[in-house]
Amino acid sequence: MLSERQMMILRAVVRDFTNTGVPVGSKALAKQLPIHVSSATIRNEMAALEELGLIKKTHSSSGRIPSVEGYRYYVDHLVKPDPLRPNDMDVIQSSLGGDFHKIDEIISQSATILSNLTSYTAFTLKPELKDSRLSGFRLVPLGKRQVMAILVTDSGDVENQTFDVNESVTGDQLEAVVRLINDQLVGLTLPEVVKKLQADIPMKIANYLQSPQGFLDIFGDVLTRAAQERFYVGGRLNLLNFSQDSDVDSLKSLYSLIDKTDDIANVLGRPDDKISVQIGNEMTNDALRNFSLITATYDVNQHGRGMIAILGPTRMPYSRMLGIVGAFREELAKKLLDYYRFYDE
Amino acid sequence: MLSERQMMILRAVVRDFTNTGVPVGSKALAKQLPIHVSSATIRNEMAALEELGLIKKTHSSSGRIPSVEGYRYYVDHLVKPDPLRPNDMDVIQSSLGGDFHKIDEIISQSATILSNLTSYTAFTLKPELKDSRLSGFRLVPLGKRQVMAILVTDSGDVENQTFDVNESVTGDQLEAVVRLINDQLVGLTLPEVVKKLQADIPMKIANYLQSPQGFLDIFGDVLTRAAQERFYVGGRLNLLNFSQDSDVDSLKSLYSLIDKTDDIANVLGRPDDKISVQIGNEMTNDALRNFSLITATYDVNQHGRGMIAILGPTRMPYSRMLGIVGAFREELAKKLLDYYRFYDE
DNA sequence: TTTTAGCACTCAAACAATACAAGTGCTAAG
DNA sequence: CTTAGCACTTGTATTGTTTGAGTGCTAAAA
Repeated sequence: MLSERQMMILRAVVRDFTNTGVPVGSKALAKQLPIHVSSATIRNEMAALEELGLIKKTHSSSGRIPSVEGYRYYVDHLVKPDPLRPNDMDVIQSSLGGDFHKIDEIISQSATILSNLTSYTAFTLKPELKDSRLSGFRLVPLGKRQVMAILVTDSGDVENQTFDVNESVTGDQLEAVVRLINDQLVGLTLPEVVKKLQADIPMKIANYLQSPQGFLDIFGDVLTRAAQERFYVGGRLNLLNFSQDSDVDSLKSLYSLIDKTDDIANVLGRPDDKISVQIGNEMTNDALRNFSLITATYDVNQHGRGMIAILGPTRMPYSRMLGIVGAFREELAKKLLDYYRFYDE
Repeated sequence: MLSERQMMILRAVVRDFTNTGVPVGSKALAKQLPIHVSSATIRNEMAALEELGLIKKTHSSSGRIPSVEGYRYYVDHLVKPDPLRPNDMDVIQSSLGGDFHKIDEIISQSATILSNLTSYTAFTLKPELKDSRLSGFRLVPLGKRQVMAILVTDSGDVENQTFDVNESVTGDQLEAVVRLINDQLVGLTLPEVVKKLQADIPMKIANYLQSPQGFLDIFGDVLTRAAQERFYVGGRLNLLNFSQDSDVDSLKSLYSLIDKTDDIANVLGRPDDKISVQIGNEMTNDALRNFSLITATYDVNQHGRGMIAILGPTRMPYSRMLGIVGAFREELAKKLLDYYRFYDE
């Protein structure tokens, strides 16, 4: 259990260090703190905090910087989200103010806004209806040899893909295939569809197409794309700002990470009401060692819940970031509710 | 006009420097060259080459490196494309060997292959039928409130977009709009379509929809996407390898550049039979100062011509790269001809 | 018991001095 | 025209020095 004064010092160390990036020493603290004590006293307290593992030195005679545990304590007990700057609120409202014709535009735009506000990298995920089901499948002939496959789920996700077919395939055959899919698979959850697709569907399709494999590839492809949650990413390039000592390899693995849907889903975790902060190596992924991730859900009632997140250096101004994330999730939820209200009835 | 010996020296300087990255001095050259002359002689020749602006020193007593003009001379007169390594040919053939269901897959895969072979960044552009025309437009209702707009051009490009509509819009209205578009716009070139879209179409559509703006936005959006050439990019991350002194700003502008279709189209230029090399500041764009770009067209007869390109450091092994690009464009053309042959009749 | 002044000590960063290696241009002789 | 020889230039690496910020510890003051 920390004393009041220790808390005050820890808070000041984190604040100072996240602002300046320079290890903070006892004298600077003594000058800055509201209480009047000498630097020697501060030193004693800092030694105690170091003993507890909350702060550490970069070398034997340097000032202190927070350890991961120190950030953790700060985030859990000491920080208070900053109120949003008026200007930031203007940015949010004007960027979300326009007319949108699809959910995805709003969500994708949100990632951009968040990255602009923070100058970090932002992720957004649209509201998810869990266990979404296949609600429709179409094959639309587009020309002599092109066909578009469209798959719709009951959560409103649409995936499509065009492909070329041999002219020997007739419209009747295509229709038969569509009918088969719709009869057999509509209403099932996507994992169930995948299962059936590996089991009895191929044989049935073989009745209508000589070489069903090509078609099955396409359908499977569209299906897996639909089954994946898709994150939007904003401010990718901002990661470059924090590549300390220009370590190309870790940058590369970082970028590979954020472009792999599965991996990033893993890191972000599941929706959960709180705003949560993961710091440095609290995330198992090694590429994220020097980063922190703030995730939050937003709630659009019966339309489900989505997520937003920002990824920045461990040394980020948490109070400001928490303020931004907190405010943004509310604005986004409002916007989406407006949107649904307009299109739903 | 250079003497034989000067050419030999220039060639050796470029070879050596592109291999090692170290400025090359007279002694090293004397040892390496097939003729037997002393380093002093080489020095005299190098002084002459420097006088001509083909090579330069990094500081007053350093070895020489090629200037942009030196690379230019080398590329124009001295280089001979390396024959492809057997292993590289295997990579190409196996990567292009699979079954593809659309042109874009082949082209996109090509960018990946090229970037793997070279460990640089690669661009590919599919064969273009110039002046492509609008050949069809569809609106496909997907559910209660979702509609997909699909636009097809006679060059086989397909663009689509889903959007949400208010339920007050009826299927009849949509059909009327589709008929209008197809009657008035099909057969025109895309620029003509754009023009008409700004002129008389909005009024006509207003007969069927109360608020045509939303629809016009969507259509316009899909249209401009279709009108743009779309490049595929492979090996984006490889750019990180050449960010000398980790200059974050120039990296950022580089990445912004390659993600802007218009800009990159500008840099790559127009199709042209030769394999062409642009070196360093021969490209007007400042972000490319330390890069070279090798572009080539490939030709698929009546199906038009496309482009491939690789972007790497000015200091790249040109002979090997020219070999790869030359071989790859042939393999790609073959693959595409096969593809068209299969799907065309 | 807590706080504080004082002091010796540590370390990174900046700077200067030095030596070294690689390379150059120039001159004079072959 | 070529070459050996030599004085000269410059980047790099190494080493030592100084400076300043910061620390821990001790002993006295509160």
